[in-house]
Formats: sequence, structure tokens, C-alpha cells
Amino acid sequence: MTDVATEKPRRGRPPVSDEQRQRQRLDLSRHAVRLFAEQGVAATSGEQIAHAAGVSERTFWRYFPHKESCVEPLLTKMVDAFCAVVRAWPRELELIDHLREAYSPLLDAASDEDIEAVLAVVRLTHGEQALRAAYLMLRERAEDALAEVLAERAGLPQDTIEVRVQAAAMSAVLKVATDDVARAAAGGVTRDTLEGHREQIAAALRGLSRML
Amino acid sequence: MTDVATEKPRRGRPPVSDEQRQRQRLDLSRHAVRLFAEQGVAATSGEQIAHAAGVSERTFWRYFPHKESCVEPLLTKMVDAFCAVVRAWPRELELIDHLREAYSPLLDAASDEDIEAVLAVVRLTHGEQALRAAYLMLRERAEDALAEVLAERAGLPQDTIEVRVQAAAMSAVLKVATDDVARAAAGGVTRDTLEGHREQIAAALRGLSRML
DNA sequence: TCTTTATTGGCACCAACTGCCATTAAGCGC
DNA sequence: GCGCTTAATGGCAGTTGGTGCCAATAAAGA
Repeated sequence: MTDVATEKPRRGRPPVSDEQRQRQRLDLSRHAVRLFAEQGVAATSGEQIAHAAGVSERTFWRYFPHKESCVEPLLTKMVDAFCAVVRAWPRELELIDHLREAYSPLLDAASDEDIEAVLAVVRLTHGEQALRAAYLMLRERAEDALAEVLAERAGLPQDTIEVRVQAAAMSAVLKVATDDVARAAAGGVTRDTLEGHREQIAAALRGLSRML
Repeated sequence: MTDVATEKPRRGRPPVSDEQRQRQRLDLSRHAVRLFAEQGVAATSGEQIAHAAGVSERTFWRYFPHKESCVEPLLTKMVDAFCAVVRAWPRELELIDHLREAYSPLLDAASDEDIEAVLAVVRLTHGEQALRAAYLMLRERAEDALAEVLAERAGLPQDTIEVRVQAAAMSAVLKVATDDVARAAAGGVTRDTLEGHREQIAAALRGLSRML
């Protein structure tokens, strides 16, 4: 019984697909972020976000446990993208070189709107403490994904001090660079700003190694 | 008018001293943490904490903006201690060596109770998301202090990418090590556990430099 | 003592969530 | 098309974190 792919004599309405659910969350997220930027987090009520997205307040609260977690879907997009790049990092290449190769196609794939939205959120997380907290929590979750990749590369278990420190440091580098590029892109994003991001990361890595 | 030390023809009840206020906060903090550990954060109400510390709920909310920020005073103690050590880091010494020298007296100075309480909080921040968020926010504030020290050492402005990355990485190292030692000290703290902390940090720094 | 200012406590109030139940939507066999 | 079954939604009441406001008290100096 109850096998991996447990038997499915499905009847009745099927549960909505996972991607569908994510899409809904992302949509709510976009509306929320727009309102946050316009009026501030405190002045934006759950009801307002819900109705802006055309759903009842009750279902809004079913999609998000707190108001601030509305930023999560958008930010996850960014973090996931970075994790994917790191995951594809070939063993024989320097990280910086890999970034140079893998980063541009990734930027082309994403819609300009979403990039702008993500950077707007990052900018919002300064000044809006509640959002900053959500951002930091998310980053820490991403750190685990990073640790997984690094562990595999080093052939070490994931909960080694060494692996976790490297993941944490790398995550910190990305955070600083991201904050910086978000600030730089305050008034309109250009291709240069984004290419600059890669160079920021490269510079940051150099600064790190100089520390010893 | 309104000079640096502005004229003080004080009348009426003088405002309570700053350290007095901190003491009050710290007291509330201890009660809060005890209750959090016993029953969980969600099950502990502001009213409960307030009355445990012998003040009205209203004044409790005047000391803390949110329930979770109750952990702040205790955690600040730890972070401040580390910052002090870093601030006293002489230019000609390796960081690891400085830690070896400066760490022990610091541990002797702190009361065992407080050390235990701080580690208990850190342990709580796993599993209690709200507390984790508060913890991360606090760490980021500490990162700025760290950046200040590092900037002065390097003779660079504080908002340089290089300085901020180093501060972030160092903070990350401390975070991983702290989490680890808190976990290790789950059932009673010994002097060894704490000395171990220093060695954790040392090992973490080595792991970091190996990353390049 | 009286005056002045700081802190406290009590109460009403709002907004963030949650539980519960009726309603609607989406599949499937007929 | 029509039921049957299960998932998602919406509405409503209720709880709880947290704030604004005002009266009461505490701590000084005159």
C-alpha cells in the first residue's frame, strides 16, 4: 500500500496544479509590491492587496501567512536563478569565469518587467524593516541550496562547518552585490546595470579572498 | 541656541536614565525568553510576559515594538561582545590569534546565567521563524559595526564593496559558528563548549580562506 | 506645599489572521 | 445533458498583536 506513486482512483474535482498555484501567488505578489512601493507596507492592508488582485481577503490569507511574505515569490525568482547558475558550475572552472558565461543568457531569459520588480523589492527592503526580515529569511533558505551544491563539489557532507561557512560567505557576497546593483538601478534598469552586477560579484569575490 | 550641550534649566521629573531603561528591557527579555522556551512564541502573549515581569501590558508594548523583539536585548549582549573583541583587534595580529587572546577573559566576565540564556535564544531561533527573523535583523545591524572596524583597519571608506563583503563574510562565519556551539551546548554549558566556540570560528575562517 | 514634566496603566479601537460553514467550480461516469 | 464527489472560494465571527488617548501617579525643584 501507499507506494511512492500511491494509487490514484481520483474522483471529484482535482486539486489545482502546483504551477497554477505559484502563478496565483506571483500575481498577488506583484500587486502587493506595487502597493507597498506606492504607500508603504504599514499603510497597505491585506484586504487592499486581495481586491487589487481580484480575490477575496479570505483567500488572500490562504496564499500568504503574513503580509510581508508577499515579496517572497518575486524574490524567490531571483534567488532560484542564482542557485541554478551555481548548480551548473562545472568543476574545472573558476566561479568568476562561470558567472561570466552563464549570467547573460539568464538575464535575457527573464522579462524586463520582472527584473525591474525584483530590484524594486530589494530597494524596498531598505527602510521597510518587515520586508527586510522576510528577505533575510529567504536568503537563509537559499543558503541551504547553495550548501548542497558546494558540498557535492567538495565531496563533503552538507553539514560540515567548512561547507556551511563557504555557503554563508558566498550568500553574503551575493547579498552585498545585489543590494548594490538594486541601488544603482534606482532610476531605470539598463543592460549595463545588470552586466555590472556580474562584475560587482566578481569584485566582491576578489575582496573576499584578499581578506584571508 | 541649541548648542551641543544645550542649556538645561530642568524642571519636573527627569527622564529615566538610558542604562535604567536597558536594564528594564533586559529584565523583560529574560522573562520573555523563558516563556518562549517553555510554551513557544505563539502561545505566549504580551500580557503574560508583562505580568511575569510585573508591569502592565501597556508599558510592555512601550518597551518592545513586537513580541519577537524581546530577544533583542539578550542577543545584543552577545553581538556587542564580539564587536568589542573585533574593535580591539591590533593591526599586527592575525585575527585567529587575537581571538585566542581576547576571548577567554570575555567569557569570564559574563555571568554563566546570561551565557546560557543567550545560547538558549539562539537555539530557539531554529524552529521559531519569528525569532529567526529578529535574529537575522540584529546580525545585519552588527554587520555594520563590523564594517566600521574593518574599514578603519584597511584605511578605506566604510561603504566600499570590499569592506562590506569582508564584514558580511565575517558575520556569516560568526553566525555559523554560533549556531553550532548553541546546538552543542543544548544540554548544559561547559567551559569546553565555549572554548570550542573559539576553535569553531578559527576552523571556519580556515575553511573560508580555502574557498578563494 | 505647589508646579512641572515623565512614566505608567486602563480602555477603546484597528488591523492582521484563523476557524467554520455554506457556496461554487471542476472533474468523472453515465 | 445530470448527478456524484472533492477542491477551492467567500463571508462572517472571533481572537490577538499592537496603538492612541487620557487620567493617575511619581519624581524632581521652587
